[in-house]
Amino acid sequence: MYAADNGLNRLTRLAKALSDPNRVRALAALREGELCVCQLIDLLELAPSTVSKHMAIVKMAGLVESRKDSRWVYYRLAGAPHDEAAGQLLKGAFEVVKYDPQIAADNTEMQRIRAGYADERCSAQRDRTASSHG
Amino acid sequence: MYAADNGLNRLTRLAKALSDPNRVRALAALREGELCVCQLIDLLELAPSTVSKHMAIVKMAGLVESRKDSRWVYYRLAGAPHDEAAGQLLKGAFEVVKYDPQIAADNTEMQRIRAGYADERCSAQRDRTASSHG
DNA sequence: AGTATATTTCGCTATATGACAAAATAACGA
DNA sequence: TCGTTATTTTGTCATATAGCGAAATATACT
Repeated sequence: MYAADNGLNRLTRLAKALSDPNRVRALAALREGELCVCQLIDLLELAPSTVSKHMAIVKMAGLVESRKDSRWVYYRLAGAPHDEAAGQLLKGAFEVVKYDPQIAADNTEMQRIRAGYADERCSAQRDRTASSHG
Repeated sequence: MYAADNGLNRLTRLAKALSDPNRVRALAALREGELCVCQLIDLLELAPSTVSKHMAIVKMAGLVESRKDSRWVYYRLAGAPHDEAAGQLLKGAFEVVKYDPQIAADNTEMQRIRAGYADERCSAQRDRTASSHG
């Protein structure tokens, strides 16, 4: 696993992962369940390459895991068994942003994105019959 | 107070504060009680200006408070009443570094620094009779 | 095979960060 | 008042980071 070394290095990696608002927005969105990169692109409105790098950073920090389903890569929050301390840290982070208006807006927006609103990018939303997507 | 605004901004400031190992070392040392800047300089072995800036960053994040006693500026961890969420975050951070060898070494070293070992810089350690210093 | 879609890697630019030394402040002591 | 000590501010440098677009990869569909 990525998260094995020295406590200080690990904390540094975790804190850096949490020190960018767009990464925190992505993590917050993942609380409702896994998302593919294209959905996160829709939410954050950043270039695909940028989102990809952000997700690589939170993954290296051990905060998320990913799986690949055909064309899509799905990210989800890392499971509890992984690391108690990191879980506590993340919980504290979510607590801090609990009432943040951007996070609230993202929540609403994510519902639309998950529902698969028509005429948007990330055609995965509507092209797949009724699969696990979303 | 510094810590009043938007949750995402606040979290970003907190996470950045925790994303440098030297700042975390300083915060960990402060768990045992307040320290003046010169003591932190002895511990971290960084230039005074560097330590000063580090402490300004953790103060802006709301993690520490300071008081000035004549020539010296003492920093301490911010009191509990300030912010439940930030406290939880910091607690998680300390949990992550619980078994870090550098933090353990710092603990030992801090005992010596607090005791006021002879022939070191930060003369405050020994010049003052038996004052609150340390 | 060839096209389209999803994601990542690479190359680049602008800005942020951490380090130091030197200068500026603040406060004490002779 | 002058010199000393503690701290902060300022200027500078090297490196890290976040962003994008273009190119590379991976997979599906025709």
